[in-house]
Amino acid sequence: MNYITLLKDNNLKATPQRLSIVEELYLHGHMNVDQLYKSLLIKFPSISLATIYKNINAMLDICFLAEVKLPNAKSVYELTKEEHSHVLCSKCGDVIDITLDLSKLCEQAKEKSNYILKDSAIVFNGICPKCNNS
Amino acid sequence: MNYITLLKDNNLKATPQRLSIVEELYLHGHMNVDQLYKSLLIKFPSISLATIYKNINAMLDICFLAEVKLPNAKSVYELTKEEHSHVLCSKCGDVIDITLDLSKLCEQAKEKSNYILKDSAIVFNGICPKCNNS
DNA sequence: CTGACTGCAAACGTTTTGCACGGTA
DNA sequence: TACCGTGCAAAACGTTTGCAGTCAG
Repeated sequence: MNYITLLKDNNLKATPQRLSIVEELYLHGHMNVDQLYKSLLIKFPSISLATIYKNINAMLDICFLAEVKLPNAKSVYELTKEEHSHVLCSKCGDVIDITLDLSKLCEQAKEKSNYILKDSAIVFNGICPKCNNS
Repeated sequence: MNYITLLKDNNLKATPQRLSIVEELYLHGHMNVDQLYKSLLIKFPSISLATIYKNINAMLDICFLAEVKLPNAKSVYELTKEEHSHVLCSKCGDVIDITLDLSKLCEQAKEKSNYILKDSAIVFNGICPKCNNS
């Protein structure tokens, strides 16, 4: 796995617990603290919540992970990738990534705000196809 | 003030403390819990944080207020108004409203996600003109 | 072998709750 | 007058910290 080198370059050791967090996020895309904790408990019955928090924070610090703040829901974490937006299902809580063309939007925002814009956080709220069919 | 009727219609009494919260938000636009607490302490030296929380939650419940979750900052609250987006200054923490044309963006999001979209939360991050000049 | 990581327990900051009193309608 | 709201104190909750033992490099 390439991730190991990336971690080591940032003085983070590739412990089984840490790698499992990365793996879970790789498999599930977005997870909150509790979901991560419960998943890791299966492999590591004596893992502590503190370990989860320390690892998340360490990997946030080196921008290996990113936090996604959601309306009416706990923050979820994801592996850092190219810039993208999120869509949250307000029924089942599922979160997906979408890539949007933001050029026009940023232009508008720059004009109307007079701020020097760095980045944006965009979350859409709705109902996913699964929930809509049941 | 028109707000009083709006509150009463939702079985919320127009107490001085509650009205002060509304007034502060009206004047300042966006405030977090601590800022509200410190502001109200001037008028009500014995006000409790619990009162602030209870009032915010009561007014959130009736959608009289809205919460804005910000990256790397505490949530702020605002009086509910037409849909709009936010721009946060990562230096001074100031938050402003901007109205954007989201039609194109929503179309894209609908296509790419297959979700039934309800609304969106958009926060830009940058440096405000004031901070940029100093 | 050394420094970083884990897991536990305690500490911490934030938010919520229960209750008696006071104020709005 | 009836009920909602306030303020206080305590409780609950999520997150962080300190420490001793353990493990990765």
